[in-house]
This record gives sequence, structure tokens and C-alpha cells, in this order.
Amino acid sequence: MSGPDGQPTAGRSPSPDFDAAPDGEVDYWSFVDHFAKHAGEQRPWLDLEAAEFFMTLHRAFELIVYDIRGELEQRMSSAALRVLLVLTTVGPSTLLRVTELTGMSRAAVSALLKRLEADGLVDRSPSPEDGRSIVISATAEGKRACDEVYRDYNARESFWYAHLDPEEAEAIKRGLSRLAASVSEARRRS
Amino acid sequence: MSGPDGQPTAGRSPSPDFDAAPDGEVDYWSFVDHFAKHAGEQRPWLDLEAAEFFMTLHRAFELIVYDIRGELEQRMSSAALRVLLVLTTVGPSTLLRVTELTGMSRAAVSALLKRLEADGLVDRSPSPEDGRSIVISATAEGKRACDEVYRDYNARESFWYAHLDPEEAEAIKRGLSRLAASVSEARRRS
DNA sequence: ACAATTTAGTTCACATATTGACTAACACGC
DNA sequence: GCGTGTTAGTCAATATGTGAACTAAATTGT
Repeated sequence: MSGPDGQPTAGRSPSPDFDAAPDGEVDYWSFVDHFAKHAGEQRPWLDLEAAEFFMTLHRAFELIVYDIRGELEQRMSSAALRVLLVLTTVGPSTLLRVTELTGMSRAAVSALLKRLEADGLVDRSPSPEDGRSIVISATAEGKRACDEVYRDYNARESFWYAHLDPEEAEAIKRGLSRLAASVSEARRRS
Repeated sequence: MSGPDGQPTAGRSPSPDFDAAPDGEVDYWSFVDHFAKHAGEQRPWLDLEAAEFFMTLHRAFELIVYDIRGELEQRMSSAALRVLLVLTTVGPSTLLRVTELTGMSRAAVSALLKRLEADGLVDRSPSPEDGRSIVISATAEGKRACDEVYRDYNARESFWYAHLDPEEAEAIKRGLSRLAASVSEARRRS
């Protein structure tokens, strides 16, 4: 995956020029390798390992998520699924709580809930404890719709998950968790 | 990370009800654990391991990318950086090639290039080989702007990358690469 | 050579996200 | 109990993305 590929760059000009691009067949995914091989040439300051790591993370993530999301078809937006999963997992919550748990902005959640309410998937009622707050809960219909869609979504997750050996999956999960926990912590302090 | 937490759910109702939510202090990141602990209760069909894995991937990714992207400030959109990195790495390319390598839609690239050209960061010239195509190249100014911004971006990547031990980082990269290669392959076939 | 098909790029309609201004309700200090 | 500041939610302006329709140029088949 990261060995040489016997395609020496045709031009040996030391300045940033490009001769007939020796691209071979680079696509969205293989661009990561291509970048790792060539990006450092004119960027001596680059931390190439870090760049490659995060580009791998980024593109792998996008490829996988795009695929899994395809399972939703037109049935529900991924934002809607996210909100409904939160609601069905933690129970009725204020809008602000939903924003915290979903990572979406208040405005986005507000707009989305309006649509979901119109579709009968959530109820909103004024909070008895705080006149500013509204309490959102998934309706029976909302739970049903969420489960129905999430079932297929999760089946696709399961399909890809099976491509990893358990040890590998665990290593990825552990590593990313540590990293995310650091970021999350740093974020909280700021 | 995945052990019990001594916070038994107060309500023992077998049906999907929620009593006083025993949420403790769940936030965007810790919701992954919370979900892993509780989402299976009413979803016997769930592949919980897969769900947890991809939710970890998803949220860790969003946290990290959000942080790194902050380094761009208002200087450049991440889409613009992405396009300029492609152009400076593979050299002048047609619009369609840019869409392939960036993963953006033709419409998005077309619109973005218009802005970048207006800012003097890219040139577009008709292709001598194909009257339908245009060839995009980064201007000197574009390369400069790209490097200037990418330097800080990469510095932040480097900062977080240093939080992983090399072995761990390699394991993540390898695992995700295998997975992405499978997805990419499946995608190409369809 | 030319009709039919495909391909490259643009444009339009639409969906959805973010930020910041705004409103209403709470909370504190006195 | 009343101003001051803070917090919850909505709204408006803006940015940016997607997919479909459209135009023009290439390619293919006969």
C-alpha cells in the first residue's frame, strides 16, 4: 500500500513545475498515497506522517459514511436519524440538550425539529420547570420510523464492521477514543 | 471506557418509558458510551459493536476535524484548501479531474473555482486537447496562500498526531485503509 | 458525413448548515 | 420586587452543497 510504484516523475526540474503528469490512475482514495509520496517534495516543513494519517482518516471516513448513509435512501436525513437516536436513547430532552448531544447548532436543531414535528415524529411541549425551554420527545411513530431506518443503517455498519478483524477494530476504537477524549477535553477548557 | 458505571436506570419498567433521566453528565463525546450501554436495551436486532465502532469513528472524526479546521480561521474554506492541495500536488487538471480527486460534485467545484479565480488563486484556460474541458492551475499566489494556510493546518495535525503512539497510529491507518479500500472497490464496481 | 449518444462544464432550484440579532424567561444582588 | 445579566429558542442573512436540466463539444456507428 505504501511501497514505490515504479512511476518516476518524468520532470526532474527542481522548481515547482509539472511536466506531463505521470498520474497513472489516481482516484479519490488512492490520492492519499499519491499525496504522501509527492506532497513533501516542495514542502520541507510538512509533517508528512501526520498529514497522511489525517488524510487517511478523513477520506476513509467519508467513503465509509457515504456508503452507509446510502442505506437511508430518501427515507430520512442523517441529521434526523441522529436526533431521533438521541431522543430514543436518553428520553425526552430540551432542545439545548439535543444540541449538546448531537453536536448540531441550536438553529439547525430548531429548524429540523419543526420538520420532524410536522411529520409527527416528535412532540414538543413547554417545560414545566423552565418557561424558556421546550421538551422534545419522540412519538411512537417517531420511534418506529427511527428503528425502521436505523435497522438498515446498522445492518450496513455491521456488514463493513465484519471486514475488520476484532483486534484491529478494537485498536482503531481505542486509539480514536483516546484522541477524541483529548480533543474533547481541550475543547471543554477553552 | 466500557465498564459498568454504577448508575442503574431508576425505572425498571420493561416498556420504553423514561423516568427521571439518570443522565449524569453526558456530552457529545461521552454520548458514545452512553449509547453503547443503553441503545441495545430496546433494540435486540442491533449489532452493538458495529454501532459503537462507527459512532466512535464518526464523533471522534468530527471532534478532531472541527478542531483542526479551526486553524483555518476565516482565511480559507476547507473546500478551497482541498482543491488547492490537489492542484499543487498533481499539477494543472481539468475540472472533472478535480471533482474526482476531491470528492466534491461538479457543481460545487465549478462554483468554488469561480470564487478562487476571482481571488486570483487559480487560473482557468480552455483545454487545447478537448474543447469542452477547462484546465485549472494554481497561480503563484494560489500556491503561496495554500502553503501559508496549510502550514498552520498541518501544524495542528502534527500536534494531535503526537498524542498517539506510532504503533497505535499505524494500526488505525492500516485498519481504516483496508476498510476504505474495500468500500472504494465496491463503489467502483457498482 | 451525419445522427445519436456520451461527456464536460454551467446554471438553477432546493436543502440544510452556521452566525448573529432578537425575544422571552429566568436568576442574581440588593 | 426590580434592574442587570444570562440563558433558551427562533428568525434572518448568508454560505455552501447536491441533483437535475441544459449547452456545447467530442465520440461512435453506420
